[in-house]
Amino acid sequence: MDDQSRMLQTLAGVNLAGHSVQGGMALPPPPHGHEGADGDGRKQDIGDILHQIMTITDQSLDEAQAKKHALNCHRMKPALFSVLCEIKEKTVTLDAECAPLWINNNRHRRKRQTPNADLQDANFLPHRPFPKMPCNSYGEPTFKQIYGGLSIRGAQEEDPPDPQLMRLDNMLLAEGVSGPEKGGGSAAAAAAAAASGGSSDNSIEHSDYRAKLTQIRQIYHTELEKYEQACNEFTTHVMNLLREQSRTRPISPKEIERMVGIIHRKFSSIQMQLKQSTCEAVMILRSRFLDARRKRRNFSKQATEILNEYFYSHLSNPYPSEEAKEELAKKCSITVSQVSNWFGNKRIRYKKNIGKFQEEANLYAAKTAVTAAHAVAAAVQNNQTNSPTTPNSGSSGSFNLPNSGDMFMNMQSLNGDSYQGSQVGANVQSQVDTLRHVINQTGGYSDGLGGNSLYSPHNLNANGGWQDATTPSSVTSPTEGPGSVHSDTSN
DNA sequence: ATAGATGATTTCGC
DNA sequence: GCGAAATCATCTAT
Repeated sequence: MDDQSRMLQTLAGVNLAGHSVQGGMALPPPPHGHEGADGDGRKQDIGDILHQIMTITDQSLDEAQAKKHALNCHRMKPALFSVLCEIKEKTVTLDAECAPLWINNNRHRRKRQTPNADLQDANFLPHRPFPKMPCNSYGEPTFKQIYGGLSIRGAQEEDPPDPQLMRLDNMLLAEGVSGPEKGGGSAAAAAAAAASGGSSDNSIEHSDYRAKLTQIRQIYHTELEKYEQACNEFTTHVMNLLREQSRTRPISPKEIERMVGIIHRKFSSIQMQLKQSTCEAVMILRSRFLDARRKRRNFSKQATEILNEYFYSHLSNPYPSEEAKEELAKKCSITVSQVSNWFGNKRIRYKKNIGKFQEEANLYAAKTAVTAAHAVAAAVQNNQTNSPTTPNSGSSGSFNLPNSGDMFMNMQSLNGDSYQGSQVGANVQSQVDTLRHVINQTGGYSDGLGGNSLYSPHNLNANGGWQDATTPSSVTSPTEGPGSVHSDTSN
């Protein structure tokens, strides 16, 4: 027998004056049953009412509603109600060990309480065991018990702002999903456009991106609105149920407030899921439209040449300084970070397979050597006719004077392989020799990129890393000038 | 269609 | 914060 029955049983065992009737053990007989010979009509009346209450949960909704209405209108109802309240007051003193059974019974009963069935059946709220029988000032823990599954987590204290929720909110705001409409676009899209160079060929895709983002935004707001509406409706529904229940049992305003709080929290968690999904959608959209990797374009041939020229002419220390990077970026019409990426990739790939890059190295060495030779020729001429200390400023428009020593190294002993001097190599070497001569004469050299490099041999150490470029190779740089200076000293 | 090239990103150590 | 290394994703030549 469930607790309601038990309670009513207790009620049945107590007359209005509070005296025990029938030892409080059994329900009075059904109305059609046998009334005692004393035939107390009032007693029969009470028994009748109690029986109706007892059986009400076993009846269909319509039947029960009709009977409930009849009971509510019954003349004995106020008196019985006050007795019920009295008994409930007394249940405050129930010892703790009664609680589990009582709670369980309550939860069992809840399933049979049709008006509240939706709360349970919707599986809407998480189930959580109660550590102890909770009782309010009315001594009636029914709320938690009736809605046994209702979590009361955080009911007492205000929840601190959820950091995850804050992150989601911030992101949605940053992406222009949750904030005010920004003309269909988002700051993020604009930023991404700017980052990718803002080239015109991106504009179509960006408008596409904006369109999709607007779609997401619309869906998000529609769903949010739906949730809010559902929350309000549900709250109203529950309030109505409580109001109805308050006619048969005492319900404190605090309880109602708590109930509303629980509902709102639950809807908030659903909203959080919506926000999470929206964020995921935006991330996917971003990666699809704005991820630089997806929009990769090879650098122009000219840009690659410029970068390669620098790389092979600084093979001993291919780490351009910040200034050099900026200059390179400018010349190649790419960003500084792209220059950094390029050098990073180049270094690692070169190191991994030097043999493969041999040919390329030779090619650029030759190319640069020719340029250098011209520069040297001009320098020599300058040297003869003008001030001997004036460094050559170069005239090729590329790098003023490449570090030809690297080229020399490249020809001679790349990766320890003896390079069987091609015609190009021989030419380069002679040019380098000339260069060295000039450099020694002029007492220094500064390339236009701030990469001040005297002859500095490239040294891939045993670990595959570039050794300190300022350390000259004893084998390959017999004429190394003193005071070799690198702008790349950060490395 | 495929393999290799290449620019970008991520992870890790310093 | 920078660079090495690994990896991803795309481009390009075949």
